Amino acid sequence: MNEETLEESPKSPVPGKEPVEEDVGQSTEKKSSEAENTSKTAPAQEPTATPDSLDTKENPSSDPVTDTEKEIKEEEGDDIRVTAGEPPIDWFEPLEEDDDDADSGRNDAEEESLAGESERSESVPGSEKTFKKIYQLNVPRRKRSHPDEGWVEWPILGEGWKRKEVVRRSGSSVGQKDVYYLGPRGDRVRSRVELVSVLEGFLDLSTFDYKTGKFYEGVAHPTRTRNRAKRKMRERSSSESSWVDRGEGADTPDSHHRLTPSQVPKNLSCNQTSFSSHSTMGSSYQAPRSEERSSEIRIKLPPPSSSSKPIPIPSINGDVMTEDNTLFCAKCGISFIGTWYDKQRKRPCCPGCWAASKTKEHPMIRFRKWIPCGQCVGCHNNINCGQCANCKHGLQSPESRKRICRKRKCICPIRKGPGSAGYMPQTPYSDIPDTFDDISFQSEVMESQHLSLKSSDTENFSVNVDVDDEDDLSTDDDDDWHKKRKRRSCGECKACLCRKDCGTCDFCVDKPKFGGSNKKRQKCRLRQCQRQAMRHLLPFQMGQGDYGPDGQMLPGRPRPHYTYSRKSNFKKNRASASGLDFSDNDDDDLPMSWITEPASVSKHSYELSVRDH
DNA sequence: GCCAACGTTGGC
DNA sequence: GCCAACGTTGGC
Repeated sequence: MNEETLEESPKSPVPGKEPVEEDVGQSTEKKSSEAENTSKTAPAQEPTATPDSLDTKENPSSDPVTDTEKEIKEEEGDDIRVTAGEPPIDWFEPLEEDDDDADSGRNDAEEESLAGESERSESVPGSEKTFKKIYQLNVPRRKRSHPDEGWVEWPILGEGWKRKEVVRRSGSSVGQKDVYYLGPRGDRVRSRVELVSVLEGFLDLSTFDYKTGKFYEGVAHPTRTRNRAKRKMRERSSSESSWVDRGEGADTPDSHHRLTPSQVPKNLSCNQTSFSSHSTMGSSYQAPRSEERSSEIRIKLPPPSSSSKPIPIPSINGDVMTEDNTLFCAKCGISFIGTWYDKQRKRPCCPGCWAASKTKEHPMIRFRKWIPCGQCVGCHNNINCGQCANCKHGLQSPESRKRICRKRKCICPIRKGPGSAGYMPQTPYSDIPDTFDDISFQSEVMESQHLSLKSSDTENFSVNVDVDDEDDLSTDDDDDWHKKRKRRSCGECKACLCRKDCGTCDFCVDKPKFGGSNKKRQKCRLRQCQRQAMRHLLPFQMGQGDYGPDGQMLPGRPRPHYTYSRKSNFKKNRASASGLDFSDNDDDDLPMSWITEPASVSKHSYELSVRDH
């Protein structure tokens, strides 16, 4: 039936030919009334939606049909009741109906709030519950609830094109407007680049303004440049080392809300900021990297006061500081030197409050001291490799802080503090053996990974932030991987190291670059970390349990149990047992379901699979 | 419990 | 700003 309907689309009037506003308005209103009728007359129709039908609906190619369908319905009148033997129109339209129901009568100016509504249903906690309950009366499934909501015909790009604006309702970029386009063949476009690729050969978009959806008249499209220097700052500030002075990247959106940009002078001398900051931080905080001290362009962030003249402030180590690199903690009010900001990087936050807030707000992030275990390969290695970055750095800059050779670095340090046993760092990328066949090393690392990641539940899966006691135990790599979202990748296995998508797995096929609709948004299956990726994301155990046919535990993490809305017994038990205690003790009651052995057999076969690919 | 979907975020 | 993909959710 769907196919039949689909086949009709080419013969049908092309929506794009209609006057845009009129078309949108008509179809919207019509659908609205349809929604009412449908919901009133045949409420039980919705559950008849089958995955197949949904797929068909999801199929990009069905979008034009939707419009066609609307027009047909318009011709037929408002009675949309479904009769036996006819295509269940409900399955086709329910969400659009719902969406449009909500959308009914709205004009373009209201697109934003409309889009916001759909987002709010997901991202605003608290009141959203009520909202959802009401909303769900008409929206049976999220996946059908709003993907097609808010689209406006956009004939400027050609017949059948639609455009949608979405305003972000949460996150650091709240208020930002995103623009999407939907092609007549269902191409969902999220960026100008995608749009260009889709319309390549059909339309010259050199003068097209993606945001406004209009073409310039003889005005060159503004060119963009990337600011690579941003990286360091962002990584630091967004993760553990937010106290590190900001580089050129300070002109990010975040920094704009932070402090008046015009007041942000650059080029503070390295000494001034870095060393005083260091001393101010005290030994319990992660020390800045020497490279950062010496090479980064630092920004003096002005204090909240409007004082224009820097006031000398003695720092702990006796250096004379000026007020212009002194901040006042937005939480406790104390002044401090450096550039610590709160989690959102909007307000100054002293190191103490910063650490405290991290403990409160990021219970999964634990600060531990790093103590070599004395037993692992790294600890037993007494010879500097001379090849790693740390060795090279030491050779190049012997005067600067020395770092231990990466090959000598403990890969399974003991952590100070409660519940520290068994926690290990992940090994930096550069510590990975050059060949994937270095099984002994791999196994050791893998075992350590399994120990460190011994959780079957994402909620129990903590990110360990190691606080070095000794300078020579830290490396840039430690920072690097902490900064990244590493919960799903070890960064070491073949899959992690693979940078090329296979282009054939379902996740690849879903990618816009492979012509997909970007619904799954997952990394290529063959690039999913064999150790830490969710098991269901891995290539060959889709749909399987924890163990393979040989009884070996399969690689990858089991699916986590998110229990925000549906509390599992496990979660309840944990919650009741530990209360709101975010202490490290929860290490002890972590399920061991995926520790066991490194699953060498499965691992090996997995590696073979990846390699073969 | 599994899965598809997608909001969100980090890196570039 | 764009893109990749992570983390979480709702629906089944």
